[in-house]
Amino acid sequence: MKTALTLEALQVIDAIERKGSFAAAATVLHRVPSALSYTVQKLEQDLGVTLFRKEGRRAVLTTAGRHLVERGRQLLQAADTLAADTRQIATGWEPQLRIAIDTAVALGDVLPAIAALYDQQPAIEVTLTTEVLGGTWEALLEDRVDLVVGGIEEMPRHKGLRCEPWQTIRHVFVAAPGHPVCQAPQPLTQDTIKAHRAVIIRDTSRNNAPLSRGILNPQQFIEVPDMAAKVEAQRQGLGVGYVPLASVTQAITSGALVELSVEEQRAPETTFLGWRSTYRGRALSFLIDTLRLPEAHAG
Amino acid sequence: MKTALTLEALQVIDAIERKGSFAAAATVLHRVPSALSYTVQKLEQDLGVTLFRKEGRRAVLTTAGRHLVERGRQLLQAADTLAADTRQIATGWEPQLRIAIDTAVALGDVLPAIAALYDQQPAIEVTLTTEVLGGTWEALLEDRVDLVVGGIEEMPRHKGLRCEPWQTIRHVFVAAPGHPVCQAPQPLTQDTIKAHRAVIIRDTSRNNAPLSRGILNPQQFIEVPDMAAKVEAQRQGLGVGYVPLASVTQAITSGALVELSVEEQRAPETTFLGWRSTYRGRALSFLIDTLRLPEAHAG
DNA sequence: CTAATCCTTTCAATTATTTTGATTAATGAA
DNA sequence: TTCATTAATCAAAATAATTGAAAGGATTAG
Repeated sequence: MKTALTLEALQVIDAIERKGSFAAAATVLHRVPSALSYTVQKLEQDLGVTLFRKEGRRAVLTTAGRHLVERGRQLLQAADTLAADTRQIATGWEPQLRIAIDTAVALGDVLPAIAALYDQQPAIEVTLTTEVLGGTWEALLEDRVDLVVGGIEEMPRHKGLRCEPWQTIRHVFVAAPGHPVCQAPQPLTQDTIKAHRAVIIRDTSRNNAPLSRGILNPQQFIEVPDMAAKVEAQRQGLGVGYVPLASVTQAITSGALVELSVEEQRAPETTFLGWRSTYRGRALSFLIDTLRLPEAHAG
Repeated sequence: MKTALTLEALQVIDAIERKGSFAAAATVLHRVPSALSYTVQKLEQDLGVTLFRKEGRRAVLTTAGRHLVERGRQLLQAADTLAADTRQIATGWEPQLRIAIDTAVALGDVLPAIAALYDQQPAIEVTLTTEVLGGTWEALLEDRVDLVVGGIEEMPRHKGLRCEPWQTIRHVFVAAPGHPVCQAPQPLTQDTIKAHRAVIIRDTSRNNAPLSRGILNPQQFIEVPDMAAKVEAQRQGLGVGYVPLASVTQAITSGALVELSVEEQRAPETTFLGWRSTYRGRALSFLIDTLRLPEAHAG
């Protein structure tokens, strides 16, 4: 499988197409027309395809030639990007960083760190995704992301992965003010809670066994895709459940939701940062360091 | 913007990575180790990046080098594909063909032609999409497809596009057997029809003014995405409307839908084939010829 | 510990490829 | 017709790639 193509030949036919003639292309490429003629003939021979036919005194692309030029430009573009990315990696800064944020994390706790990263390295491409429960770790295991922010529970043991505690999240039990559970005597017992429909977040992970999250089974429930949907569902009285305090402080002060005390207080939950230990670029290191420091580690 | 990369250098580092050493790679490449050493050093110099560092007596990729190899393989793959596609185009057969089929067309009328094409040219990649009303022509105009099958109404005049009549479709007015419209005296008048909710297909085209399709405005309607959904909606009694006879013959014989006669019979509709006249490859020509001939031009 | 083996690199000589510049032939414009 | 412009051709010159021998480390076997 030898590749007849060369990037240099693609550049040549690209220039010819853009400038409209061998002569003009030779000028911009700082070469002499016969050199281009040579390159094109060699390419045509290697490929076994006629790329230009003479029409009057100028050469014009054949259908195959046009296809080669158009796709070839994408190839050249990709080659340039690859070269640039490689150079950037050599400086220690990765060209892009993929981050999975657990839906329980307040985005406002993460964005300042990313802003600081942009200050350091404006060219870096950051991709954020939000995941639920096991979804963050799964994304890391499958190498779909480089960093997990706010992963719940200790990460699955796996060599090549590292994690460390990050924030502590306090969960509160809330319901809409008109919801029948508000009539029950507080602190609520487990039995009282189980008598009402729960709003739970559907685990985005598919392969790993879903983490059953504080919901005892016989309870009725409605599944929603993320934390914002859960809060909204509870506001509308569709169900009840625990949510991170930070995600509902406004709703509580405005009266849209009320916090209810419960008998068995749910323990504050530790969330984690996780990444691959095999290679840590400067952007990843910077982001981890930034996330470690300034947070008040909101309870 | 000169590209320091060459595909040949990418092949060299790929072979080194796969075989684990310069010496082994040299063997498979039918060259001498020092030649590879030379190529790699030139690449490192052009790129300004160290790709290999010596570890013991063998050379091992740096982080940047690993990135270059991994992405480089995709580039090599793309280059090979491009070369192969170019060669295939030179034979007159395009490497792939994109076809938009109007949702009113019975797929069974089109698939035999595609099967025949596969017989001729097994390597060709065929992509089918179904579109609604203006959607087929829009896809052709925007160069998202190479062939429109069953486009409704004359194609928008546009230079570089060609179309010709294909099938004639007879539409019948149907409703679920329990639907109130079945109690009305036949043939149905326009006023009777307008008194019931219509099921209409949402136009997939965005830019062009949507074709208003036989629905006089004050009528209630429900919009559905395609013909299959329309038939299903009418089966379930959600509404009434005209559908191509071919799409409901089974439903009528089984009694799931009943055909109702109407006062102003809807004229049989001509559907069209459309393509770009600028370049017609052999696969496209073959398919057009095949579609032209064998159909009974179902009414 | 020593010798043998494997590996990569270096270097000068050789070989292959690419570029050049002059020339030709063909085309279209004045 | 004449002039300017274009691409193709060709031999010579310039450049680049390949080779093989030799050197220098680093494991491995004995």
